[in-house]
Amino acid sequence: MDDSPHYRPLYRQVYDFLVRQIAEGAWRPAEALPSEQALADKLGVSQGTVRKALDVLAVEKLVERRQGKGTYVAEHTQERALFRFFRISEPGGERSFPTSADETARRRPARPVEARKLHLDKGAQVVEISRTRLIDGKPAVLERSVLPVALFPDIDKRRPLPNALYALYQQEFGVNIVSADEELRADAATREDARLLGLQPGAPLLHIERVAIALDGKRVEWRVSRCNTTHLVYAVTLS
Amino acid sequence: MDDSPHYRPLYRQVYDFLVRQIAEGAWRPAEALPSEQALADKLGVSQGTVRKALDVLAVEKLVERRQGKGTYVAEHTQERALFRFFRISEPGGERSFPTSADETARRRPARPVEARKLHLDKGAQVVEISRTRLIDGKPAVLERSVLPVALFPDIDKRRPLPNALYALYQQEFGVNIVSADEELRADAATREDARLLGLQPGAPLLHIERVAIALDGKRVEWRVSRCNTTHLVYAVTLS
DNA sequence: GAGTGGTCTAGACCACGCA
DNA sequence: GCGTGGTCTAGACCACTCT
Repeated sequence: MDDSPHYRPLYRQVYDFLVRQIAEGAWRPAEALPSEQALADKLGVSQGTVRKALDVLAVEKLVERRQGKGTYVAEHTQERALFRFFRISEPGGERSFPTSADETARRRPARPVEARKLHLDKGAQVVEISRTRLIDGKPAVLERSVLPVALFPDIDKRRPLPNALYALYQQEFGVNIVSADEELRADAATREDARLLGLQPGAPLLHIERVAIALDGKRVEWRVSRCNTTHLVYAVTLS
Repeated sequence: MDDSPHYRPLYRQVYDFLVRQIAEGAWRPAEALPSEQALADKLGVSQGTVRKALDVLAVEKLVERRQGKGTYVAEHTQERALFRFFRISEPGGERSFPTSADETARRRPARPVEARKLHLDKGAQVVEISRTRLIDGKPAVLERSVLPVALFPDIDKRRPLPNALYALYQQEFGVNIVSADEELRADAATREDARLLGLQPGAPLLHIERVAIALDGKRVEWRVSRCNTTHLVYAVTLS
């Protein structure tokens, strides 16, 4: 019946404590945590136990360890966050830096599909951010992100939006994206797609749907991207 | 000039030793390694050091650890290998078991693009395996795998081929696939695609190119899949 | 109960970054 | 030279599996 563990190892408890602290913003992104020894003394455990907890956090990319310097809260910088979750690149692995155009942001009630994807109550308010992403200056991806207003108050009043939205989520709203479930398929360009991307209607497009997951496990963004893959690819390493 | 580390930690040397042993087949897939203590005694290091090496191997999915039982050489079984690298599923995460049809295998010289992708000499012999993958009994994916004959002698004489090719590579040829670089794009169905998949020519198809990497870092398979994503998706988690 | 991996400790020393 | 994380050891005890 009950297959939950009968106990939680000490290093897991330390891990939980540290996750809570980071989530609450006890240390800001890019800031250093106390040293392993300091944390160990404070928590009344050995350094090795703190170390094990930090190792797990590092694997999950919540912190970054730098030998000789310290342990830092991981930061969603432009470069890093962008290339961690933005998988569009040139064939062969050349990575092009995307820019944005035609940004719009508006607030409205969630549609049923959005409420389902984000586990929201029917009719909850969301913000929809639409933008065209350019690669080498040419329109390549149509991107539509849907966020619960509750988590991102007044994000629709911010203009312009930064290139890397996840850095904004983290720094301004305390929402830390740690993973993203994506589903891809090929679809035909609609007239609207074709107009915005400079294609023929019916041309093949890569359709990507993403649910982004935050530190606390909550689903915080639903994003649909429609990508012209004539000169680009979606690159990913399975392991 | 030389940024290689000035030393290699002991646990890394143990790791290297164990990788070599596994690659050479000192223990067969699904077989248990000696216990941590036994390895430590044999290698003249502490149990903790062996442990750390085994932890790395476990993260890389080269071994599997089972508390109370032992450490086992990871096995590319049907279920596991299939769902580790076969990312096609029904929307929402339902995983359907694929079957195969219309297998053909033939031997020929590598084409330039194949020689480049697999780092082969021009004109090296390869085996091309083509098959149609069915999901729920319906043709869904056209798959073409290209392998260097040198690594897979007489694989073209084996019929029928198993559902999970990577299990065959591992068990019969000692080639252990540990990761795969994939590039995806949308493409239009050719007449041939359309005929085999029951689509209209020009319909959008998901085109997937994969380079599979073995334990020793060598590129051992180039695979092109063309997938009808009308009722299926390519699902992946970024983290 | 015996044997395995999993956790935890305490202490030593090493490699690195910086002042 | 000091403080940080990284490695290594030896030993204890815990949780799990099988006999």
